[in-house]
Amino acid sequence: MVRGLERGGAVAGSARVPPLVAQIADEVSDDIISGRFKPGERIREQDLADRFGTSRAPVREAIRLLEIEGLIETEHWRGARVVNLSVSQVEDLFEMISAIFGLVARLAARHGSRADFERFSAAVAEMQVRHDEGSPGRERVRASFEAARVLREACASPLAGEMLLKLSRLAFIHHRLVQAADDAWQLEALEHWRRLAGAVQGRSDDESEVLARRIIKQTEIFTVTQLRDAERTASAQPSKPKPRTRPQRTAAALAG
Amino acid sequence: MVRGLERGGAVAGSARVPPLVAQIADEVSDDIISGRFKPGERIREQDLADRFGTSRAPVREAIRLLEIEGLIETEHWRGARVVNLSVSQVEDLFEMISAIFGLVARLAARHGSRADFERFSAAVAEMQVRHDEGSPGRERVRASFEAARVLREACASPLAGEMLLKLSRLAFIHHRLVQAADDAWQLEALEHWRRLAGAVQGRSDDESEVLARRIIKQTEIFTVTQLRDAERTASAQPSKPKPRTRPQRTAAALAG
DNA sequence: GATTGCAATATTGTCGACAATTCATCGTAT
DNA sequence: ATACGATGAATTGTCGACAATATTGCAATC
Repeated sequence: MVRGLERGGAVAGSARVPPLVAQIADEVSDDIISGRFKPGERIREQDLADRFGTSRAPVREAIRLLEIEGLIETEHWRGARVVNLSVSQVEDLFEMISAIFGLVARLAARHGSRADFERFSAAVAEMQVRHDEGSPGRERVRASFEAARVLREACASPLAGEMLLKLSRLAFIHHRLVQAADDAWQLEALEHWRRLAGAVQGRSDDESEVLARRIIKQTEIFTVTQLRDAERTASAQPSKPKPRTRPQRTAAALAG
Repeated sequence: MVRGLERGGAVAGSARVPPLVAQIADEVSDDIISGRFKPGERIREQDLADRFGTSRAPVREAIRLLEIEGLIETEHWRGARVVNLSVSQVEDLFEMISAIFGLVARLAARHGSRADFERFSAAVAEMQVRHDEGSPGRERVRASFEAARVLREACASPLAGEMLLKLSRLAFIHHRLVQAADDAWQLEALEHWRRLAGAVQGRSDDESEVLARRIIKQTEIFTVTQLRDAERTASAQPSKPKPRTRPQRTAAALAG
């Protein structure tokens, strides 16, 4: 299971919520992030209520929480679905992530403590080890998440950190980086992270921002390429003549 | 009434919601933004249910929506409150707004159409007229909101636009810019906006970002100064010996 | 007199049932 | 055969009542 890739309780920690609601939200959140619920997939209240042995009331609360997280979107009398971004929306999303991750790196370089720098270097070193060992993709992704987490904490901006995490999750569910990233790609990423660690440690904020944005850019190119490929193969061989998925949601509401 | 300062239906437009829930969310949203509900004030479900003549169910949904908007935060078995940021949290918030508004200005300079530029110049001109006429503060703020709205639309990034609007609302409820901004302050702001219009129209994206961030910085200084003053006078003459407001929420959850 | 434990109250959390609405299907008319 | 409208099934929205929990006030104790 990929459970725990990004701290089991993604929701429970943010605002104290009733145990039932927290459990439902956490498990469904894991289902979405780990890909068991796919983008665009419909989520029925009664199904979740049956699965957790509760009434629909706490399920509805949990769905609202996941909407806050940005993982789900609901529509009037049409129910909830896992967010499903178009390619241009994903590009928009990455532009945003780039700006915020750049800010986080800049702030970390400016405000980070010696201990923060050491933890960050250790996290990057861990990424290197995972790569050299040939660890499974899941482990390597977990290591990179840990590095990002350290950076978020070092930047001393809870708001920027939370937003970055939220948007990163949103981007994460739209690619299969875990399975599909080849060795050359990962070596390039490692090089970026190493240089970022150096820049942050040297307190050069401009350089940190540039390097951070470069990491995001690399991931964006990977993701968009993958999405375009998937789109092409999907349209070339339409398995279902009647497309169950509707036209493409406007989803300007995903800003939450 | 300040109602309509920022487009009556702040919530209803984002995602289609049931009419009852939309009405409740919109009205409460107006109450918060216009200051009838003050930061930190508690919001009881039954009160709202009585006020709108419904049961508590739609009220709960509305509260979740407002939590998505970031105007309200709830705690386990403790209910909902209007967000109440500390000074350092407000500073954090402005850092974020600065980054995003800078991005929006940059994107607007890059992607804006001729028509966008004209609407933006017109909006800035309207600000000037409002100032020269000595219009009430409400009208002048409305004009500046309009200018910001045009810029958000011109940047062609729905995500950045939505986030900026959300964070701006959050900042707005923490100052009394409408009443307290003096003439010198407004002249300086006007100058910034004018120069920003020129930069955007000239498609100089770097300059646009710098000028946009300068506008935010000016507002940040105003807001923080005002908050610090209020804090000092409040602690100097504590009207209530038993402070009803609790220690200061952690509110890392306001990232939503 | 201050503090701690307990009880009463207020408020939110959860439940099951019913109403409102949408979507899919089927029948009918053109 | 196709287009249009009614009908029924599936799903979400709303309701009122009850359960669980936090807060408040009081009393007993140190």
